[in-house]
Amino acid sequence: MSIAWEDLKTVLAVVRHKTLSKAGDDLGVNYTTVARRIQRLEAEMGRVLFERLADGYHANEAGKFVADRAAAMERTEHAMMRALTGQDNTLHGPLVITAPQLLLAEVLGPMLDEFHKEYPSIDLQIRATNELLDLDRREADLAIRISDNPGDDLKGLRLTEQHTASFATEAVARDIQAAPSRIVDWIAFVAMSEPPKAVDPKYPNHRIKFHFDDMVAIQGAARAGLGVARLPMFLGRNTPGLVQIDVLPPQPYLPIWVVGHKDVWPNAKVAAFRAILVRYIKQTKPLFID
Amino acid sequence: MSIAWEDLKTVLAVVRHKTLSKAGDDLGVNYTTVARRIQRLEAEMGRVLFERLADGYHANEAGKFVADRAAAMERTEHAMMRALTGQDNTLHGPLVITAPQLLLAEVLGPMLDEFHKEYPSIDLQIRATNELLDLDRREADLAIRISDNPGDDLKGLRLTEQHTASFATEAVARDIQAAPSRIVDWIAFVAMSEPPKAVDPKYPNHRIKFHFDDMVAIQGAARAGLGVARLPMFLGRNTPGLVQIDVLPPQPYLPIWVVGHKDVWPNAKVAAFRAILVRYIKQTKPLFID
DNA sequence: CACTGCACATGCGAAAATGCGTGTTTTTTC
DNA sequence: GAAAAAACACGCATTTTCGCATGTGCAGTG
Repeated sequence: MSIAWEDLKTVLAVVRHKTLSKAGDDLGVNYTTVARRIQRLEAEMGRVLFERLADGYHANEAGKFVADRAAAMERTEHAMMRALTGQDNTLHGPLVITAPQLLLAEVLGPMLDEFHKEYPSIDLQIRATNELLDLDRREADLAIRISDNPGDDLKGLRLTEQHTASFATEAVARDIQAAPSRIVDWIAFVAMSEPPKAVDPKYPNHRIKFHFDDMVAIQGAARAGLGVARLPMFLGRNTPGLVQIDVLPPQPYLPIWVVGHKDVWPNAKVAAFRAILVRYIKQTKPLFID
Repeated sequence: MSIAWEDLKTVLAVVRHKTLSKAGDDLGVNYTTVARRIQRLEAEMGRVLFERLADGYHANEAGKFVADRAAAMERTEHAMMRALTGQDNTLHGPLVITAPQLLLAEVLGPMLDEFHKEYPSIDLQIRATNELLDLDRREADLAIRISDNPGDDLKGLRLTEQHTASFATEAVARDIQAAPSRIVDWIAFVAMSEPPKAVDPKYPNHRIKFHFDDMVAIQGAARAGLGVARLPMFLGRNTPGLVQIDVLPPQPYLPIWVVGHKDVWPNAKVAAFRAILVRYIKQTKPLFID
């Protein structure tokens, strides 16, 4: 008579991921389990929800409808969990934060240490990724982001402004400065399709030698002497073997924010982390701006 | 990390029913299972939801909040199931209807037979009860009710007006008519606190001899010659051993409706049942009104 | 045209969830 | 005030669910 809610969740996962296997990964169960749950639900409803095709399960109209309503239920679940998290005023247990890999690697280490000293019974889980985790879905409680604005249901604090500049090995820098009219080779992020416009006019000739999709790789390439890289201040100055070069004068870049969902924002652990983070960034401000 | 939706359903059941055992009955599982699910969810959330007391599980603030959100999820589920039911245009499978016991017993038998002849592969489930089943929660697809109006999200058709009148055994009727000024003994429904006001003035003296909370019992008492009963026309006229008596002239009474949830209303099986029901009641109208 | 990768179905053994019995405590009833 | 009823905790046996291994079909690739 009544249906198992796990099965609704399962339909949602299959519709999202298109295949049983990926849905199973998402749900943390074997894909056979996913198949069985779908089967069971279809029997329970007396109605087929998916077409079984070679490339996966395709939801029909009814399947899409069920998934849509399951998504509504999931939103309710997430809102509930966020509200409970927000009310939590204990200073122990898990706290999940996320930040860009490089910011964590180059800057935040001491701050994390400080946090752990002050709150040793908070189990801090750090998700170092450049992907934007979904704070609505509680993939993290707090995110440190390099971006313009926090977003819809999010609250945020602007931690600091940020500059970028050009960096290279000492040898490369010397060569360039010795012959300013020679072509300057750039190591660029994929988003950068041509050399920066704000370059110092005394270096008139530029070309992009490599495009990378990963900032760590750019950092590595610069250290290997492959050319000049435009890097955030905190990264270039902190990288041993690189020196700042005046090809590109310091440029304003996206500021650094700490953002969280408004529901989760009041949480005591979140507030504690925020306080230490803000204090720490204030101290280290020279790292970020020229 | 993520929580099991079955556990949310379980919290809702415990909050509704107050005890593990009753919640278990509702969910169709043993109460120990309920206890374990609650335990698991509390561990998962890192937060206590219930106070364990001798007289049951009492939800704290968090527990009530979780139950409230689970109720929201349940409403989504029910709306989904209703919508799917409404879209179903097949003429086989289950169809659940409900009607007052006596209406089924005294009037609807032939109609049900007719329906089964016409649609033999519809599995008609009949819930004969005087309680108002919750059509929002799909306790029935269609309800035949004796009442004024269908209700909020419900659609309905008025099948017929209805009259009540007074009935008694032939012997009782004879005695009363032989001596109109003697006290007339009534067998009354609990809701009727005093004899009807509309009685024929030629019978000036009345008293209520018994109060019953059940119409079948009233019918029985009248047949046993205990006094005069006010009964719906269809009931009094159909009861062997009872005759109509002019103590109370036929009175307008609540009409008979067939109602269903607006989402479920378009369902083919529901429509088929409705059509036969309307036709049948039209034919048998003289049964209901004077 | 064989080869590799991906997706799914099926069957069997393992793991997890569930049910049942026993014992304890509290409340209700006579 | 004792007996009965209701509610829950705990431990063991069973049922159900689940994961893994194997086999088939299809699409893309060299």
